[in-house]
Amino acid sequence: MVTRSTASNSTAVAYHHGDLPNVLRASAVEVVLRKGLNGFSLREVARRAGVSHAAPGYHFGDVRGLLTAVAIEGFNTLHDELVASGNGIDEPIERLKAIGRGYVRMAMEHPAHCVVMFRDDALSADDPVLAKAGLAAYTVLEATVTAIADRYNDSLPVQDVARLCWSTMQGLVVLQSKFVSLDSTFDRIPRSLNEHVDRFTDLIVRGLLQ
Amino acid sequence: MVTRSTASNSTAVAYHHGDLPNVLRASAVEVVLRKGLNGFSLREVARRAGVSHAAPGYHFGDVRGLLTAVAIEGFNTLHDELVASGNGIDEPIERLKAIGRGYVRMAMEHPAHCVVMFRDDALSADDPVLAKAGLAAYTVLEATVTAIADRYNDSLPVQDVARLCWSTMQGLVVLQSKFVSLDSTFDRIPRSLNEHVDRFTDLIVRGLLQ
DNA sequence: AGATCAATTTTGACGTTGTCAAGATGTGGG
DNA sequence: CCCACATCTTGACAACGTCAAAATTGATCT
Repeated sequence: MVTRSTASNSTAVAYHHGDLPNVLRASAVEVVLRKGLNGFSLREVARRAGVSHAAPGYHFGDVRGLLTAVAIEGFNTLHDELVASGNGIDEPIERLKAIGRGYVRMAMEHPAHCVVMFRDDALSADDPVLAKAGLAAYTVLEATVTAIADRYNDSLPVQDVARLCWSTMQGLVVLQSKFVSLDSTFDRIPRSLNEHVDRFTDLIVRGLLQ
Repeated sequence: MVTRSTASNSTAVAYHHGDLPNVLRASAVEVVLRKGLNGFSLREVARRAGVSHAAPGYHFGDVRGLLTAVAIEGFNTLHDELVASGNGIDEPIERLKAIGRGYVRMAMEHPAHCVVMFRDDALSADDPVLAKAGLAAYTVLEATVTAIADRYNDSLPVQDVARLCWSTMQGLVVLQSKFVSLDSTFDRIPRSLNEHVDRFTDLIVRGLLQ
């Protein structure tokens, strides 16, 4: 069901270019990574992909279209990362923690995607594929919380908890830079994303069992 | 010669007009509100303020400078809002909840500011005034958590909890739109920001007392 | 008062961007 | 072989950010 199209076509060089869309998406990620979402430009993407300045427009319509494609890719890999992180861990609370770490791992390994994914006003927010991809990722989290409720606490408000976790992780990713600068102004050793995630999940989990 | 003769204002509004910086900042907020941070442009700000296209550059250097000024203003009003929300509430957990509600109230009343405040890559992130303003707001939160620790639980990791709260609220503000669309795809009544905040703080507070 | 001077604001220019229309180019099917 | 179509390029346009050089203003000094 997953349409992860890895461009493993061994056809080497530019006939009509094989799969420019994928190349362009990769270039886009590259550009976001190097210049931030501010310095991002379609023409730079085209340049880096070695095609003309209007090529991206043909495949993705406009800049929102391209970024939306990147965001979708991001949600898909997030989904996969979350599933992989939780796999094989039966005890649901431990699984929740693992999922949290998976979230940050995703944020660290694909920072460009993450920046794009939650930049609502840079995306075509009404894209149904995008919505579906986001929902799929969220569902992994909700399922885990449901498992916690089933095993430990029937009265657990599953949706609230799932949303709390998501919000927390999302806020963490956004605020991490502020936390770092905060630590450094007080001459403290800045905490890593992973440390934060572990502490946060511990704190949240504390309340779930009563 | 001056094409801008729309003047005809008898109102002594003028050429050297006193506090252009403030007017420009207000215009900037206005523009972010109407067009989003994507449609934002210095020239539009200048137009709306009725001055030439280069006027903002003189006062704020570049676009980052102007947005940074907006962010600082945002953090200041956030600070005030948080202080005002917590004032007069002695019981520290109740105060924490009130502060949470203050945060979202800020987000609802000044959405443009909030968008800007956390758009790190659109700001001059190293601006010391910005850092100080952010710190001041954060300190209000930390102080409240400290009060909780003092009264109920010495072993509470104050910084972690404060950061958890901040991250959660921040994530909530960012994700609220996703939550709404999630609810509506499942034909549920969407929850308001305030509802979310109350539920989240309840869940967090649960864990703090042990 | 009149002249001077720094702070402010405007004007004009340059290079870059997103997007569109029209043209070119390659691919595959009859 | 040739045609139709998908793909890509070219060229154009308006809008943008930023800089330097003017122009304008308000204040200060004599």
